[in-house]
Amino acid sequence: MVTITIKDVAALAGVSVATTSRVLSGNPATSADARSRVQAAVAELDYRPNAQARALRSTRTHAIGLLVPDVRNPFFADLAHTVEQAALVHGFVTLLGNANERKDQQDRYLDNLIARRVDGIIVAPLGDGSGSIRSVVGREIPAVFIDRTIEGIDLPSVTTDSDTGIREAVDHLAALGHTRIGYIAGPQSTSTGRERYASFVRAAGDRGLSLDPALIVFGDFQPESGSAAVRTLLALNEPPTALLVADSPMAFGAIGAIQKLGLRIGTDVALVSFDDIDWLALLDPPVSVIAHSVADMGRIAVDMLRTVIDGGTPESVRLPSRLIIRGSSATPVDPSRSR
Amino acid sequence: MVTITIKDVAALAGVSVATTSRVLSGNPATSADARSRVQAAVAELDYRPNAQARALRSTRTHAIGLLVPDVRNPFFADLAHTVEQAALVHGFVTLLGNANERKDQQDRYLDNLIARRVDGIIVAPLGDGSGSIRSVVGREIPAVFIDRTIEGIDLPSVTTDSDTGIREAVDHLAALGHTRIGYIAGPQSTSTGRERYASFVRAAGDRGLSLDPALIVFGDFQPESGSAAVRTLLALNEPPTALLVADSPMAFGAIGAIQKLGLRIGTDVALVSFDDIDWLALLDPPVSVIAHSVADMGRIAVDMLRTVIDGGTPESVRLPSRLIIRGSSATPVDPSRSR
DNA sequence: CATCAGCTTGGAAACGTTTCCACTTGACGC
DNA sequence: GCGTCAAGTGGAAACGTTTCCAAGCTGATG
Repeated sequence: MVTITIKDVAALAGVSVATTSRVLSGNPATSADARSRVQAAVAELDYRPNAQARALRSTRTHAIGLLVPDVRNPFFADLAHTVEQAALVHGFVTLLGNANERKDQQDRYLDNLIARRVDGIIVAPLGDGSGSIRSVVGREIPAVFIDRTIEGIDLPSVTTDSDTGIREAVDHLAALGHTRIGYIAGPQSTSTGRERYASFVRAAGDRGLSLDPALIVFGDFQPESGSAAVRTLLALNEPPTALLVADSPMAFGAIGAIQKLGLRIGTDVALVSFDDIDWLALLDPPVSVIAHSVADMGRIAVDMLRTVIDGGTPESVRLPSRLIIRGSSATPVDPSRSR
Repeated sequence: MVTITIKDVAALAGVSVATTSRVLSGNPATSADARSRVQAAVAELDYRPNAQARALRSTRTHAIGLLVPDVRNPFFADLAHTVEQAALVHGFVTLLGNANERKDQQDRYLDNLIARRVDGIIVAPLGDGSGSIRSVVGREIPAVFIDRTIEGIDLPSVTTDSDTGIREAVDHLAALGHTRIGYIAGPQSTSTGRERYASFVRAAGDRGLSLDPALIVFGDFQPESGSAAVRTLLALNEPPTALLVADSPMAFGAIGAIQKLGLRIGTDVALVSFDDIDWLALLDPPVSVIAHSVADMGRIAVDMLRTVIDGGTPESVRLPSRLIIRGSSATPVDPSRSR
């Protein structure tokens, strides 16, 4: 592995290392002559500055870390994409880490991002405020929360207000005659899991719908838990006539399980899912969803992080969510089946 | 941003910087006493070694770069996940880059990975052998191709043999009575786009099916091009009775377009897609796919890269593909409609 | 003609590690 | 009791940059 350093470039260009460095980093105190000779040498040697050495000296890496709980969840894949594109515009490269919905892996990546001295971190966290997230705060490393937060950790955040969307969904289902709505909740170890759960309970209570605890099943945001929840819920003596699912991977599992039971969403059981994932609209019938804007979320997170990096303290942002009605929740409850 | 260095740790532990370094990097030439005192100091100060400085000196970063063309394509999201998990097992952290199917962004990320001096690079490349990929090879940076390759760039690779799966699909469709199969091809600037196209032409020719050039439309592996292709193909005077699609995002677009035309896959037009993406099985009817193993591909790529890093020269691997028949291609051609 | 400002330049220190080398210490075999 | 050896240690060089500082040069100014 051949190594070309700034010294080689300087020698070939016939100038000092200092001048070469100035040319490379765009320092204006350079002559046109020096600039052109250095650039020629760089091209000839295919020289690439060593980012480690550069960062070591200048304490700036031009990199940000993005830590998501699960890249395979299309919501987070989208988020990764928008964050990355937004960061690129501002000259930051994104190091994407995948916590795999596991606290130990999250800590491992956080440690790594700290060790790499990234300029800032955007994290959709899981777990409580223990572990490496505490080190991030302790070192005053610029960081923002995205999508999720951690109670007791005071960082700026951009999140979704689940209340509006979930209330719309509950009202909509109630208007169709549903009185027993099953709720497939996310893990209560995540802020989104807790919030959406609270929103649902509040909305259902306000509407006077059944709050039978058997109607609420807790999953882990992964497909298999969605399937299991459906099997549990539809086996009840008084099964729900509608389902609300807290994220799209669980909705995926839920829909698969419903099909396997020989039932049809929309007609046999209404279904609404959180997250407007594109393929949900392709199903037959298309699935009603509670949508929130991934694009805004990514862009805002990057802007907020840049503010923190520059020494500011941005306000946290809460984005709205709203119901999109499709075929999976368009049919009024069949009175012969209700009760 | 408080900075704690190894000197602080050494001072607190009452040993030299050299000894501290040895303890931290697990060098056996240390006394139990030194080890425990250093560890106590590390814990007390919440010290994290500076990865830049460490890498600068030791020329090992324990990081690998993974460059995919599009994280939002579930196939690559899965791939990212498996590569990352496999790398983690061997102590490597993965820096994930997203080329966004654009050569300039691919080059930008490659430059960045080179500059960061990652220990190795796994890349699903696009474009020809120009640009930064040449620098990677020129510097003899350990690298392997995954999924795709570039002609003229001699790197070990793990790819899918599209021939078997596509031949099975064509045979299967022909057996159902289809004589005019439409093919929605990937971009010819990618090796997978070219290969799958060639496999299709060969298989269709061998089976004596129509090779009408109008039946082949070239897309760009993105959903919109799949929709556009469907609109073109189904507007032909003699439209195809079956469609074969070269990747799942285009299949997504294609299916949406078919629905919008008021047609049903399976009955009105048969459809088979490359890539076994989970939600394709949830559609009604479920979509037949040509599957290949993402898990194997990721694991093998990491193993191959490790071999290269250790100075070896692994053999390239070609994984098989195979047809999975589902409802979207289960109905024989209606003789009243054919011709 | 001396002085000065402004531009450009090079030497050298610094960033935080790892690792080479030399040194001390105590145990061991003879 | 002496030489030999292994284990543990610390000082200092090195990794490849950036940046501070001092200094050289040019042309203009008084």
